[in-house]
Amino acid sequence: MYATQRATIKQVALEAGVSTQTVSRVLNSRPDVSPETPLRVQRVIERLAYQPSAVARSLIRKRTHTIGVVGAGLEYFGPSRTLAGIERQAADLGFSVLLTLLHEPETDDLRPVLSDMLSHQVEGIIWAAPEIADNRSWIDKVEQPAVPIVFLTMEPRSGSTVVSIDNREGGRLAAQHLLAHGRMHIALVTGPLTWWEARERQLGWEEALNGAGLTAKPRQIVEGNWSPESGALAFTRLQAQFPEMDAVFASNDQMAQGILHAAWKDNVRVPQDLAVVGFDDIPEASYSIPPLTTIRQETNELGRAAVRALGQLIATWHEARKTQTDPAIAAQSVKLEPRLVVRSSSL
Amino acid sequence: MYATQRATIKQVALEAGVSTQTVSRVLNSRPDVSPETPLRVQRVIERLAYQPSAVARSLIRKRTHTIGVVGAGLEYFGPSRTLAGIERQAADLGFSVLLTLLHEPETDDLRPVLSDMLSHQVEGIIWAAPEIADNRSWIDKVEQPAVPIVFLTMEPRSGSTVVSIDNREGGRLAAQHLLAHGRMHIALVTGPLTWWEARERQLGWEEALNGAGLTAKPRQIVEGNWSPESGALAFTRLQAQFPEMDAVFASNDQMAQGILHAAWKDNVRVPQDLAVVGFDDIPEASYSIPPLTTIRQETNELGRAAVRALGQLIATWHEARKTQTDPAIAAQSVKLEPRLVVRSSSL
DNA sequence: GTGAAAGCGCTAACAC
DNA sequence: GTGTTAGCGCTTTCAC
Repeated sequence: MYATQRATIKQVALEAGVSTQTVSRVLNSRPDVSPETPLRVQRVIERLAYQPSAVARSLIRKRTHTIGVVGAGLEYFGPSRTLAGIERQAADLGFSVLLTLLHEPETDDLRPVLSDMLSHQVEGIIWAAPEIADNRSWIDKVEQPAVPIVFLTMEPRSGSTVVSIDNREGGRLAAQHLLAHGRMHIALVTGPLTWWEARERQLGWEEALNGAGLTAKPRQIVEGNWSPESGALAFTRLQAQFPEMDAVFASNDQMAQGILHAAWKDNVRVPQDLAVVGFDDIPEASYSIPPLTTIRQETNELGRAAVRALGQLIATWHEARKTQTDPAIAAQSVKLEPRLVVRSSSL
Repeated sequence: MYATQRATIKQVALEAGVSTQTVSRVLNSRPDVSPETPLRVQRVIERLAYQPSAVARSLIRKRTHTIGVVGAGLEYFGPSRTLAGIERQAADLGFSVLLTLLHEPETDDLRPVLSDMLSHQVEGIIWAAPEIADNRSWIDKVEQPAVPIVFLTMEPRSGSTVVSIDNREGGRLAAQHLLAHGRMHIALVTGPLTWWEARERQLGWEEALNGAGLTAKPRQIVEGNWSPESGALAFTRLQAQFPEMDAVFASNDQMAQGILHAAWKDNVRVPQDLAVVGFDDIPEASYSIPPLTTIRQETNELGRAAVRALGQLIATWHEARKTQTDPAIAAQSVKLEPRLVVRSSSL
């Protein structure tokens, strides 16, 4: 049922009546082969269904053309899109992707993840798991990372390349929009505050309130966990502890959906009684009831940008190795701007 | 900034004053080393931050402990969850995952994808891209796959291992539920009919109708593309061409959401005027307005089951290689059962 | 234009 | 217990 043995370059050489050398030249389409040789060799290659081994090749060339990707939260729309963007840009740049997912980002031990990638000789790493609690701090401690790492959606720090969207600006946009439409009592449903992104969005929201001469009181904030369910719960709690509420900014669209749902059940009219703004712009957002105003982030592009940055780092890195110079790589961080998308849930 | 050169086993041996052999023994915790040797070697290993190269190891052991995963549609909830399940089970079984995504499943050339994976010496492949048009047929044609392949969510065929959920049963469940609640004019919004899954769900729906003595007329069927938008459009078309409609089964939850939205805009009451059933049970389904009755599929488990099956195939495969016997591998297909989840959109 | 020899980093099979 | 030799599949000198 299955091919029992893979053909090697030796067998091809043997059957084609040339040296392995020549086969190698043909494989790499080197110029210095006589015109007929390639044809003969190619025929044998096809007959044997020969595939050069990337493993053997990497060993000698010291390049695997593979990047490691550490992801998490594939149950959410954003991270999934980001991964798709990563994979795509990687493919465009000729890199394969070795994927590892953190299933319990809060507690998973990160050391084995990293060393596993390194043992596979990845040329660089995209760290696309959310920054939770201080699960990153130890990475910062790791002396001399053996390969370039690009962090996604994390707090920029000197010395590391971070690609993220401007979450704080996103929070600001949401709150400013609500303020501009006359809402004075704007609640906030945050994501888990162990997440850096959630904290940033909160800060943006606060800044906007302060900018309008308002102060954010604790009772107008409820912490959710990104799920629609937590949004619904948050709504109920807010009604009790912040009854004057006339608007709410949810840190993601799924929680916003939970809020819309809970409001509907309570006969609270959106947007008349309550304006709602989300974050992400998931495909369902335009088809919620009513359509959801939200902060759109280009998660796909986020992934692509990260891989582009990593590609650069890897290139510099290899050049340095060639010229024996120290890879003085400038860590530059990229920040993408989110965008307000106005729909009827806030008007 | 970065470590300039990776340490090799040779350097470790040199600095520890032993042979590379002994280092190798320590690395693999072989029994035949004197008690003190490991300690000395370990110290050097740590000092040099030495990491054995999985590449060199694979070359000689002829095992990469890597599986290839071909995925697609990460913008949808199901495929993302499936991928998460795959990765997790793979990790549990000690396999790394080499990921490739099909971004245009309809047109992408599959050959390079496959040969790229093979050149990386993956030990098996999970084909988790939806069966579209006949993009699979050529795989069937590939003479002697070099490694075991497990297909996800595809039409079972003799000779290949397929893991899928029973889509037809899902369609049946949806329609039977609606019939049981007295709906007589049940419309269908399918997914793209180039997808096998979409066709199966349609067949189940038809079977249920026939079972109730009804016949499915073309005008009660509209083809969507999985997006909420297409669901909304389908609703409009159905109102025109199938005005007696009192229920609709949408082939996924996102389209169902689009239908709910369009109905709401048209003042069509759900469920009084129109019962709606979706497929998937995405997290938002319980928080749509009204909460959505749907067919739940365990996509995460689907991925895990696929990897378990692949793990078996790989094991058999290696045993056969050892004993020089022909790997007479029984291709067994697995089918998971979907489940009806009743919420208020259909009551 | 082509082949022979050497070696990438590691381990399997033998010696000692 | 430990070292030596050989070789995984390929590419890179460097002869010819």
